[in-house]
Amino acid sequence: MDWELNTLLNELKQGKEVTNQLMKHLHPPSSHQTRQALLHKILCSYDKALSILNSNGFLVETNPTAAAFDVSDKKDVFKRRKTSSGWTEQLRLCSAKSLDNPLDDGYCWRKYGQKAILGSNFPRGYYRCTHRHSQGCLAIKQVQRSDNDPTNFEVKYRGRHTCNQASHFAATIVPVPTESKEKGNHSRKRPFQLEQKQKQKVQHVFSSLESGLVVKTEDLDNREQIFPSFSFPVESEQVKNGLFAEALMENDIMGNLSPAFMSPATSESNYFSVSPCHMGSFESDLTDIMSDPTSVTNSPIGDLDISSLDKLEFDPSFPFDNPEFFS
DNA sequence: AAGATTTGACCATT
DNA sequence: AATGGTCAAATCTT
Repeated sequence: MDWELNTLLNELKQGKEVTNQLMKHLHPPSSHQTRQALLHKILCSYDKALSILNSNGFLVETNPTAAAFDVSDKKDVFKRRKTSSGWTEQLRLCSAKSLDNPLDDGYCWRKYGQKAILGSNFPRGYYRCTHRHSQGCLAIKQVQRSDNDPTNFEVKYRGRHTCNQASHFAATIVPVPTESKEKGNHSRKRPFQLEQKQKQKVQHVFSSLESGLVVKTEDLDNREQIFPSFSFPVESEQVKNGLFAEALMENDIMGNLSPAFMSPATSESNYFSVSPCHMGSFESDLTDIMSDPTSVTNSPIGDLDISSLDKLEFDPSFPFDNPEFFS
């Protein structure tokens, strides 16, 4: 627990520090290699920090490749709260337009049900971790399109991933989405070879996007808006047309990217995938602490805004040892 | 053929 | 009885 917090803070601090160094190198501009090395270092730090958050239940989403270009639109919202059952629950609003798809958060989910919900225009989808049986992972999530804004999805997460999805994230290439399978077209060319599951996933993303762009917005309850997530929207049409130029270019610029940055989940969904080495490694209640309104600011940690990182400080007086915060 | 999704049935809770 | 969550057979996709 302490170790995780320290690591998290250290990584964030280091990210900030290295970014400052980079800033100096930009005035006047230094060698390309130097900048590249610094960028890589920054990204690794954020990678680790975010992985820690992820491993504790935060599905911190981002599109690292787009981050450098657009950090303005932070539509997506995370809220975490405790359920009466004591389960941790993550509530998330996300915009379909931001390519941030509720069906794709970097994890592999398997749909096991769908139910019409009273008073809701859209059915609620029930998903559980694909590795439920193979690895006994009990993580589940519910996805429901917002009534008021069908471009938004409300996603509830329950349970933590105890599975190791490392293999899922590893050794994949930036995918190019294919046609929606729900539309019955499966014959699009794919410039890149994708793993089977990835192809399905990509299709899913875009089928949802297509079907998602129908009505308009709602906000759940702002009171508990705790953790605005990373959101680096990419025009869905762009992506659908396979225009990954920016992403590819960015990858090129970055050169040596961390595994997470190479993950398909990242590039196709704006999610910051979890580093394999951290998957399911932590069983602390960091996320619960983080989700408590008293323990975290509303600063979006995901916009890579250095100044906002300053606000991401744990309250030193926060009663981490107080059992009541974990009950 | 294997794995994922769909969807009506079933179950638990209120 | 109504509602939400899960199961599981049928179906679909690859």
